[in-house]
Amino acid sequence: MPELPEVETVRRGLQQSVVGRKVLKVEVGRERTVRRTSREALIDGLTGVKIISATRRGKYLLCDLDSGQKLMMHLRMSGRLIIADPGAARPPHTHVVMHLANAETIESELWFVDPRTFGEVVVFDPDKLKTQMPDLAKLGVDPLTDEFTPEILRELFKKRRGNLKALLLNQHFVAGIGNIYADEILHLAKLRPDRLPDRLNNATLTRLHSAIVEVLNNAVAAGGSTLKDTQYVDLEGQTGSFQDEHRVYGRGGLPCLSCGKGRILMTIVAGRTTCYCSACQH
DNA sequence: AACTGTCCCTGCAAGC
DNA sequence: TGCTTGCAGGGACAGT
Repeated sequence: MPELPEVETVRRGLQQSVVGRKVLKVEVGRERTVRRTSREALIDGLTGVKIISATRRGKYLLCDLDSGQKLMMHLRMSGRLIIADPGAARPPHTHVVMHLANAETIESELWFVDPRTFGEVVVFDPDKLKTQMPDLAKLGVDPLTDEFTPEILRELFKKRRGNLKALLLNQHFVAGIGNIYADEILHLAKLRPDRLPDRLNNATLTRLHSAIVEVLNNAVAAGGSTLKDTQYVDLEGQTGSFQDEHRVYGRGGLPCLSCGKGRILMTIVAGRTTCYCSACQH
């Protein structure tokens, strides 16, 4: 399921294959995907418009349009963006299709495919960010920007009461971490997911900060994680390889790859399946 | 204000 | 084999 590294991989694909292209035509299949506005609003907002950038905030993909509006795409649980040849056979659950052109002839199609339909696509007015996109406006710091420092992390911890796993999953706190990377980060930082943040000393806080940056950067470098039960692929249909580097996620009951002493426990923390080492995480 | 639990939806796997 | 059940999970929302 797409978290920051997968979304960043998709963003890089958009940069390559979509930025600079003009949208000549838009098809919206299932209306649920455009539920924030409407089928008409998406078609009106994109038709004849050029895509001039591809950026990311947490798990949100954002494109500047030459109309002055912005395109937001969120993959949520099962969304995929695929670049395809015009007229190519579409997979089931292809809910939005944008026909893209370099000049005046259509040269590719961008498909938004999403079996579980949690994902969404919307064109919005950046001046109305707070009212139209309150979730986006409230996002916390993106951990792959210079803004994200151990000091910021310390400040954020001051006003929080939940456990470390809940905090990492909270998008208002740090944006982009989901269940897989929360577990991997806490394991690398040697911290128990149910531990409370109030008594972390500076060294521990720095360790957690480094683990967040390291795990996410390594996962981006590997093109994200493709799991057995998900169909995450990048824009070109390629799988990621970070799943081969997972040390705790999906390894419940197996020995710890890091300390060799503990076994990986699988429990529920913050309402989510959580894997951590019984020996090396404190 | 900040936290917890429930819901949305589909595909897949396990169990009968 | 073929059904049912449970699980996966990001974020909105309601309730505390």
